[in-house]
Amino acid sequence: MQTRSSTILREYNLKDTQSRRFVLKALMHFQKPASHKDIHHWIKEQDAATNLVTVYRTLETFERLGIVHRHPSSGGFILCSMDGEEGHHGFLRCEECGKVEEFCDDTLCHQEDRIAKKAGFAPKNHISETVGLCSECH
Amino acid sequence: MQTRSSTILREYNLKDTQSRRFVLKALMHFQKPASHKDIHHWIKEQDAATNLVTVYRTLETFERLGIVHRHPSSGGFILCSMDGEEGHHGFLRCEECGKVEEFCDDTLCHQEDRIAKKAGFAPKNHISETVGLCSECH
DNA sequence: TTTTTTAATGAAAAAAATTTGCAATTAAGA
DNA sequence: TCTTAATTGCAAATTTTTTTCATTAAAAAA
Repeated sequence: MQTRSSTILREYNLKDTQSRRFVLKALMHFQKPASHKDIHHWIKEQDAATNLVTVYRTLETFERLGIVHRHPSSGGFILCSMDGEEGHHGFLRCEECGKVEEFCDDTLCHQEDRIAKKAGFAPKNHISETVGLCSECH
Repeated sequence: MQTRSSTILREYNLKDTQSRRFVLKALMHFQKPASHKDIHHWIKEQDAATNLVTVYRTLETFERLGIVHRHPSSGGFILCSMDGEEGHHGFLRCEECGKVEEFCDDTLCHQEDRIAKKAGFAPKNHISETVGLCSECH
């Protein structure tokens, strides 16, 4: 049987190792930006041993391939939920529980292009974050 | 005579010290996000001595007061060019020369609120960044 | 202007985060 | 199963950030 983690790894032509599966599981578990340390701790709690250095290297690889994103304001990692990695990345972050959702919105994208052009910029891609309270927290 | 740096410091009721003036000058000089180290180096080059620790402390103070912002993708500091610190912060970044301009756009702000609400979020404030090429670089 | 008070700074050291080198291990394909 | 190349762990080096405390400098009072 294939875990979701293995499927992702295969999809990106990465060796299907325990460490990588656990990093992915950690990211699925935290639904909010997680640091190297967060992820390392969580893996330990699952009674699996993975070196912190490996977590660093794994996240570096994942980031390079676009499997994870760094969340702009916290610097933490989140599992990328979008298909195309170019274009617009939007984040909604709950300041109460920390949860982060990703979204994609064309209108917003065009709006931002328009603003950029007005300022003489040739826009390529966008990142935006809205901070507030999620449905469960207000 | 009052330098621009002194004016800013007075405006925020901060002691007008050489270190703080130099940190502000450095930020005015770099028109792009600068790290603690960048700023410390630049000050040294001006033949002024300021401890790196002081740069850390100064930037911490400035950030808390909203005099500087951390640029979302690079983590560097830029001098805040907006009046109100709440609401929307938009950045335009040139991927060629690194220059960052800040902007504020109400339509974009509303747009982002709309998206947040659709997802059940109560929005508070926004940050957005558009990466591309500035007028001089394309 | 001089004195007093309080905040800011520098220097050294500690703590935390990140990177590197290399030997041992493990996954994937022959 | 065997071979190969990539991945991992471990130790140590580097780099970044924070802390402590004595000294200095700015602002306000006298």
